Amino acid sequence: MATDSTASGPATRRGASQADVARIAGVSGQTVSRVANGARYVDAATRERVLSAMREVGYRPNRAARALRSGRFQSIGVIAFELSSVGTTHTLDAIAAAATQTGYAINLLPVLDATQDAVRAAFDQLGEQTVDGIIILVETHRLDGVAVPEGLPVVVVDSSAEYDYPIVDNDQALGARLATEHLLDLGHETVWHVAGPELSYSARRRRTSWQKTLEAHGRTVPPVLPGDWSTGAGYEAGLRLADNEEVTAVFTANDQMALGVLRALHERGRRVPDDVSVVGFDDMEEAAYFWPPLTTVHQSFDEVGRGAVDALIREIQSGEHEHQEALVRPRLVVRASTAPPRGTTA
Amino acid sequence: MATDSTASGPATRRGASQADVARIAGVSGQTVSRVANGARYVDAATRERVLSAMREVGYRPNRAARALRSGRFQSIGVIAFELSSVGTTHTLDAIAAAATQTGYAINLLPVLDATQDAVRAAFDQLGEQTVDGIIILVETHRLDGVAVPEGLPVVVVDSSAEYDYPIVDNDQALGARLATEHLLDLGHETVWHVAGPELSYSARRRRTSWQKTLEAHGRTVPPVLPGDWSTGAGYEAGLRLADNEEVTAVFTANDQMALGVLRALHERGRRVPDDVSVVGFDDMEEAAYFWPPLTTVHQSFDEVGRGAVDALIREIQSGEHEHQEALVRPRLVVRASTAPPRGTTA
DNA sequence: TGGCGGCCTGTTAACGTCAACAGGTACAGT
DNA sequence: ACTGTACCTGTTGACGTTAACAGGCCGCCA
Repeated sequence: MATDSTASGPATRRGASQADVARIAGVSGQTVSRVANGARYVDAATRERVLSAMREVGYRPNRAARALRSGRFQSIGVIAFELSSVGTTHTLDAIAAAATQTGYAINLLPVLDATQDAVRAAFDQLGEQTVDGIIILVETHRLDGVAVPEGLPVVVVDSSAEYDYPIVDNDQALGARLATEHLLDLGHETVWHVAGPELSYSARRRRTSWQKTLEAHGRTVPPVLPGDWSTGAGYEAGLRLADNEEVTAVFTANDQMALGVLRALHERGRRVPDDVSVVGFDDMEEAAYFWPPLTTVHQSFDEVGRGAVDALIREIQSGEHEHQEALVRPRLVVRASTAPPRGTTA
Repeated sequence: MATDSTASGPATRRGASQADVARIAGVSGQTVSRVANGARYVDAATRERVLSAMREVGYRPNRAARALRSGRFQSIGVIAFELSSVGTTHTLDAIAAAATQTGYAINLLPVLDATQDAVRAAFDQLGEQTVDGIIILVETHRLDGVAVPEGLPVVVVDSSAEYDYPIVDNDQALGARLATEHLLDLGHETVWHVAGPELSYSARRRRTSWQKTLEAHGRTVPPVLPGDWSTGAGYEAGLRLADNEEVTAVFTANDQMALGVLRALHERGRRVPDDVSVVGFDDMEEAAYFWPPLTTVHQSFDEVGRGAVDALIREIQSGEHEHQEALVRPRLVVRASTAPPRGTTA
């Protein structure tokens, strides 16, 4: 920041301004503005003249000036942590696409570490003064206690019921139920579960839904194997499962951990799906090429991303604070990692 | 855009302005500006007064106004396509981190489809008027013919020599050489290659480097198996390799395709690494848990991201157009998917 | 002693846009 | 003929910031 400008003046090549267009079209700047913003009450001929002048000089409204004047930025902030996770990435992709199509820019606010200070800093630095609204792509437990600027529209992508913002997410509970019931339907006595991190709401939802499904079917609920989304954690859990002869069916809270489970089972000589069936969650691109191809729960991150943008823009434009939950239905993709337990005639 | 605003006026709650701070501190607005921008020649006592006034009212400079006045945005545009690919994601993550730490915001400009019109549209909509410089994360062949606004600093993350911009990237050629030589060192006669898409520069570099390495060692160069980065393509290639008894060593242009190759080899009953050795490229998180754990080339996307941001900011601040290539050295990570060919005493 | 350069601060005028207001004209309804 | 309403356009000023300039003070050197 300690730049004592050698570069002087508003040096940057500036494009044509409203005034330039106005001069060429022989109208006032205000009329150019009206055309640019599609206001009512502009004579068709005038509009044509203005448009052609715009084209002539390659006019594009100056976003900074517009923002300064109107307080609107046509920009959405996305707070994200760990871009590298499968879900976050795909959702961000969809958000970016949807926003762009609606004429909004995307401002990425990365949260460098998980501390709340970091989140606050992200806000402080760019938040309020730059965006019209915010999509929170961070698991919300990380945000506990962080004040989102009052009055700024916010949409959360995380199925936590504990926030007063609109929520868009995949229906974690439904997904977990589909996975669990699939295994039960195949004839397995019960289903073991490798869970996501304790603090993650989505992990929690998957776990409780798995548990409830088992209970609803009158099955015993085996102890949960803890995990943290990582392939390594899946591997650890897999080793423990492999050594337990009773285990015939496993539901893993995401695909990456499922990969670890598969590897552990291979290592221990337990065949999939002959000895053990495995179901994942996410349907990442590679899942179809795991060994064996993974039966998993497909989440439509696209829909979630688009939904989040839509909800946010609605709120920005209406100025009204909604609090609704939009859950996107996942679907089960059956591949080769699941089968009836041994000694069953399917 | 055809919003005829029911929402009226600069409604948005605005924070404290420079003028507010100035009033409290008993100085002129200009002095506040000087403090905010770390200019020289501010008396220590005055600076302290201003800073405390800033804290008192929670002042944060209005970025829009600053941009309007100075033509600088403190913001970097990142043009990206296919966020979901391993490399792009990690690099974007690193870019975002580096930019944030330097006080720059990140403007994501997603390219929805691969057409050049889409890229142009991304620019037109938000590009020039919003950012001080651009990092191109798209494989540049997609950009052929698209005019990047003259005078806007640009850094390309793609090892193509055909552009006149600074380039930061992993050293693809070195990586491919490491992979190939590793297999030769193990005693394999030659190495087969599953390539990335024809149009991708990085894929091309990996391929030619593989070829040159073989030639340098006086080995025959087997025909290239075409691929497109996807696990599916790797699987197809893997099936063909599996049927060829001569194949004992494969270098795959990325890990995802390597996964497909592994699966094909398993299916055909060819054991890895006993019958066939496989090396990947990327070192994605899951690679260590493939079956068997994948020997691969580790790329430091972190370093690339940080390097790109540094180079861009240098150019923004100096105003000078550099054209240098910064290559980050990858390293080989040896795991369990490679071994000496059968009938060798290693 | 005068002059010069380094330090510190304030005043002024824009940057490009749009909301608010202030006209207008044209036409329908009374 | 008068009023009201829909349509169309222009003028003014302000959003919050900083570049350019102007001016002051102080100490040092010739």
